[in-house]
Amino acid sequence: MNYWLMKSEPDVFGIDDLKRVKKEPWDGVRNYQARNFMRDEMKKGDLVLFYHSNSKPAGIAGLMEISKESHPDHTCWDKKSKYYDPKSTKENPRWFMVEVKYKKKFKEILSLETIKNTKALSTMKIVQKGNRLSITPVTKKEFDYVLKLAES
DNA sequence: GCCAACGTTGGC
DNA sequence: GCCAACGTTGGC
Repeated sequence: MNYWLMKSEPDVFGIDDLKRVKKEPWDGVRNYQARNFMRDEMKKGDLVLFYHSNSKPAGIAGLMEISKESHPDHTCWDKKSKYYDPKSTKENPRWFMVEVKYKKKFKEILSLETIKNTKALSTMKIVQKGNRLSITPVTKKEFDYVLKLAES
């Protein structure tokens, strides 16, 4: 089992939205590294930290689970979508997505500031300089510590 | 809204 | 394959 962190802007789609709809396809990822994680490494049942970016405060807002493994992201074939990509064909899809399922909303956001100030979490990709990747792997150690902090 | 730090594109 | 120009991300 693997652990992950996925970013989203709560103004667009946040933990409360996920709680309401229960399940959501994680479409619109247009970065090759992030795509590869979804396509090649994410397995059903993997647990995912839901990170709110561009918000106050920015930080980890809750927990979700991979409910469906990777399949082509259909929004790249939709000319009206802002994620439309003419170079992606049905025969050779370029972009993939997974589906996530709501698990839990933390009582309080575990803020980026707290994460930065927590030594045990200093290895997280999210606090490393220059990492803007919207999907990053998380170690079990980091994951357990995040849950512990969020529950306390 | 600013801007640093990236990633992507495309001409050569 | 290089790299300038451009676009995006995301904290502040």
